[in-house]
Amino acid sequence: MPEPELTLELPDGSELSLDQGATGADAAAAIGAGLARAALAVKVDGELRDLGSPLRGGAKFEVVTKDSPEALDLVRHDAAHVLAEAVLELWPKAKISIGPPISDGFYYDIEFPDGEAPGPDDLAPIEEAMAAHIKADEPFERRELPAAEASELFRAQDQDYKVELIDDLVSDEGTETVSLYRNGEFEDLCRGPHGPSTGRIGAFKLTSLAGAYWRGDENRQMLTRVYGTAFHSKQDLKEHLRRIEEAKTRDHRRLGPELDLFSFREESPGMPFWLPNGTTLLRLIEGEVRQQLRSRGYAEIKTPQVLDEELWHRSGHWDNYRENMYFVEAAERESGGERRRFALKPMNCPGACLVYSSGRHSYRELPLRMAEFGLVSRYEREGVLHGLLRVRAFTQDDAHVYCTLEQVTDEVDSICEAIDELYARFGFDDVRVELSTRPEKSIGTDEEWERAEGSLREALERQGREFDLSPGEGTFYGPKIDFHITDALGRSWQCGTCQLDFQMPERFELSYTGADNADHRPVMLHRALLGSMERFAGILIEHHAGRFPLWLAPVQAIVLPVADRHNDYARRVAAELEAAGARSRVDERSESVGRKIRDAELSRAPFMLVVGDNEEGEGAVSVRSHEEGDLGAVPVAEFARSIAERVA
RNA sequence: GCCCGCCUAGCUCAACUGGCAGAGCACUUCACUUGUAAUGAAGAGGUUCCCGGUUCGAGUCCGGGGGCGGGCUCCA
Repeated sequence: MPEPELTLELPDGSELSLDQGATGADAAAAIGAGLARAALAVKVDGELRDLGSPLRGGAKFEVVTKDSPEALDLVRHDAAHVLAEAVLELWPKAKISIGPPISDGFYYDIEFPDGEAPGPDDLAPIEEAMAAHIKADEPFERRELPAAEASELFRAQDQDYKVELIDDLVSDEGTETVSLYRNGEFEDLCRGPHGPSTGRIGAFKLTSLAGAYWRGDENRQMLTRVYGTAFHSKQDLKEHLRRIEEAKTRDHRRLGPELDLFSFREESPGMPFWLPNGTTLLRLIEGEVRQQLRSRGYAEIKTPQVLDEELWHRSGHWDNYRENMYFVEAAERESGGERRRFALKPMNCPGACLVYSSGRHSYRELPLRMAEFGLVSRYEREGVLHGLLRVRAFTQDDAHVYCTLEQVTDEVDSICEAIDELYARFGFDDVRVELSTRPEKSIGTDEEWERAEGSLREALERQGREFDLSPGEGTFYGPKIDFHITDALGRSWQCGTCQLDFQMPERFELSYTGADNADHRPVMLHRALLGSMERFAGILIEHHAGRFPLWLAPVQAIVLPVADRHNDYARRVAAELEAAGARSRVDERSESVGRKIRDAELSRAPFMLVVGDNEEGEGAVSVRSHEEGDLGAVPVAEFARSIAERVA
């Protein structure tokens, strides 16, 4: 009688028969010795498992090697365990909490004894201890324990966070047994899976330290988070570190001052000062948005910066947004004897509603579209500010559309189209769309929210767009559609937004006269195409690494006189370029040509125009391109024309 | 707000354990008049982020404040 067998289905569709009780490692060995050596884990019916886990018949089976997409997370999770192992060796009294793999590395949150928290210099000794455990090639060994027993085990070691984790698993999920993984002397509570041994961690590095609240709750203990990253090979790690360096050289906070675009000052944290070059960039971006406004029937308005506090009570911002608002008071008492209190607008919508309600409206005017480049001020907690990407004052390319519920779908269509066109103009082609629904803190009835969410969803579905759903991420006054772009480094940024609002028209008692000569309530769409103009500028700076395409470059051409006697001619060239619509300036310093070229290159101007005796004699410029180097002499008029053509 | 680190000339950074605050770049002046990535010389430039303390003496040590940077669930 043959032994009973179990049969697995392999990725190529073939079948593999094994003895009962075979493990993942056995299966890998049966396929091939090389594969067995390369195996890190296995996938059974799509679920990642240890090599040592027993198999069941009929399952889809796959061996995970370092070429598998899941392998990196596995190795990083292994590295997190080794990190905890090393830390406990160096700080036996440390308490460990959780240590997951993350998108480009791993971390472990640890409570160090009072006064013993590591500084940046302490990372090297931890790395050394980790390297020793990796060299020792300690196998990962799994065992399962009843939850109560595991809880007792960790309690005996004073590992309070592990005890809390187990107790929560029992009470929240009814867990009865938990798994533990051991490597060397160290044993951690862990769901797994893990690779076969620590020696399979190809290359790792600890990258930084940070504070992190236990379970992300700011009322709880602050732990020390040790960040690291791990790869299969030293080359991969090196490449990763190189990419981080590359991102640093593109950092807009560094390029901004370097290219004279903007600067930050202590006198106004989180609020940028825009220099002439940066202001030019903002105007160019604004020009693109205005084109969308013109072609899509938007009128432009401008509303005040400072509005009576009462308005914000009416709008609901007082109850829902107060902690993010700035309040101001006049120096003098007004005639009533009171100092009137005002708020700096954190959003443009209440002002826009006042514009709407300052006249009567007919159904024939709808949809009524009003845009505003509105400067909004929002108090952001210190510590979250980040260059242009997280600020306390910024300009929204905002607009509000007043229409009927039936018109919403068409309006959303038009907004999506505008976003596609605008983003494409800036070179962003893949747009990710996200629909966010009712958050906990919100105003309005269930029925209104249902209708609002329904009509946005309908618009997206009608366009046949793919979108992600973010439950509970809507604004307090309505659901929204967000638009995300991906930059040259593969990072995703939320820019555009389209929000449906039944509340504001209600609160401001907005109305229009219908065909039936009765008053009706319009619905309101809030939308921004780029979101924050300044933030978008920051994204563009990093996307292009400061080397803007010709049409966006604040200075498109720098004219470089060879000697002082050519300055007059250089100025005439610049004037001719300006007349043709090109932005240029002249470097009139008494410096060598080499020097002027170097400085012009560093400023990343797309073109440098060298003018000396030869050029002046022929009415020409010698063109040097930032991208292509020396291009030779051309007549000034011809160069001016070619710039105009390339920008159009 | 909280954890860790940082703050010295406009910028980038020096100044051993507490002992006269420095360099390069930028700036100003002068000379050079330059042909595709840094011409030379001289000069000027400081409350060492702010307030307080320790000390004969503080950029340095201690306390408080400000600003900047990395972070603050991608859940065993």
